[in-house]
Amino acid sequence: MIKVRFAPSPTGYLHIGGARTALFNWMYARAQKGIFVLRIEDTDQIRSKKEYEEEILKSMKWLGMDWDELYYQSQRFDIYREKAEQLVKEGKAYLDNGAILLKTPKREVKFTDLIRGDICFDTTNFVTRDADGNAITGEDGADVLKDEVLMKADGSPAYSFCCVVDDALMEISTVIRGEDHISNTPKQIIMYDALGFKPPKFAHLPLIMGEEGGRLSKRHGAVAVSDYRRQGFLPDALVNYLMLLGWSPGGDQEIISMKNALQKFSIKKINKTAAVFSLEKLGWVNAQYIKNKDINELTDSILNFMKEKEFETAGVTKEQLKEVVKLYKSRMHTFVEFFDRADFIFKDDFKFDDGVQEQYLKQYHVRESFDLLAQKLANLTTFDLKSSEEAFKDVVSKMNITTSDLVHPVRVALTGKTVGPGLFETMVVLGKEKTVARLKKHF
RNA sequence: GACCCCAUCGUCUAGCCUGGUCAGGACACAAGCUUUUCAAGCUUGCAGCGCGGGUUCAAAUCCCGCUGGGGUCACCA
Repeated sequence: MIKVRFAPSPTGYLHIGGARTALFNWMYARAQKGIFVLRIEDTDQIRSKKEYEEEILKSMKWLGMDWDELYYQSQRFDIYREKAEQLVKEGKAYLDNGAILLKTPKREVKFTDLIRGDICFDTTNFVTRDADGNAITGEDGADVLKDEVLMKADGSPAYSFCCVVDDALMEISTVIRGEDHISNTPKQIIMYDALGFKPPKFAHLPLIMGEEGGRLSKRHGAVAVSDYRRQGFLPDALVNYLMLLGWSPGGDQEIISMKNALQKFSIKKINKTAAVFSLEKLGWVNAQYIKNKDINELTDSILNFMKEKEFETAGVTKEQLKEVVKLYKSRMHTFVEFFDRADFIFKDDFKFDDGVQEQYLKQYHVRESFDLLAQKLANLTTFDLKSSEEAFKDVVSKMNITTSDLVHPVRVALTGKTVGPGLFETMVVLGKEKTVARLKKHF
């Protein structure tokens, strides 16, 4: 039976890298009909915050990951202490200034990584140090492993040790974690040996890096899953993009449903190479999901998003919003971008882009043609695509100007922008009253 | 610095295990079609096996070295 775990520390929000680690664990469990454990590593009483823990659970759920078991290390301190004391009794560990340290043997530690193959650490260069930290034996700087802290002087257990005890007791079959833990692995294997446990299988995922190199971090921009939620990314899209970082379903497929991905997922196919996180490509993936999403579901998602962000809806109904969304479905990468581009729908005091008023609304024919158009539109009994276009064409021929001459100024007057969906669609969605009112402001 | 990991277009990748297809796809970029603008869509283009040695009839693929990148070296997790 496959059993995996994701073990975040609630000392910060769930970030992109952690989310991908969680995702691969979760996918492996679900694909293999195994068990997915969520373990909160809150041993650092000072830095751990309830707020972070809640955010992590919330982000996990938002991304669509559920868990079969949930543990908190802060509730298991007795277990770690008992195990540590057992090692002292057996002479495998010793007390030092109130802490318990493990005697690390000088030997070679080998393990087989499911992604990378055999990895070997040689601890024979082990260095013993005196109280001042000076090397007594071995060459300074050459120590691979030193005696590891099991229990700290303050009585709390150390990370590596909890991790080993828990993974063993919880019978985790496969530890899937970031590559940054490779060098933790030999000392943990030594702990398994000391405790008399059989080590699990290990799979070390490649790291996710920022555009300028180095591990992805805040300086590269948004890293918290919740940031992406707030920017209006769809969870399915984020998950799809994340799984593409270091894994490929093979062939030419990139947009893939979870159901399909689960069928194709295997640890063997995970890459060894670190991948650079590309916001641009994530945006494209998100746009694909938005474009392909059912209009009603998409409208609901956006409505939900508005509620969460406490956006001013300006009395726009769901049906009206749906019509707006239709126009922008293929024109947005994120929901935030949608509200940016369609702001003129939600408020009358929308901003004009720089210089567009001077460029388009000062043209010689604008006063007269706007006046004429406003009158014609106001007189329409049915205000739809066809009737508004007819009225528009009428004005164009009466004024002896081109369609283009009038389209652009009108769009600017209505939306404040030179770009956007078709003009007549825009007018219809905006409604007769507002369309006419906005034209009137300019003559 | 020591130890460990990694190396295909600018980026994500397929191909590597089981040597022999013009090294395939996607993002981005450029051009064109479409068009009232912008997107979307379609077509086309640009661009890559880090370097040097081997092994072999044949190397992106196997081996070694170099270089480069990354990670770890806490009584943080």
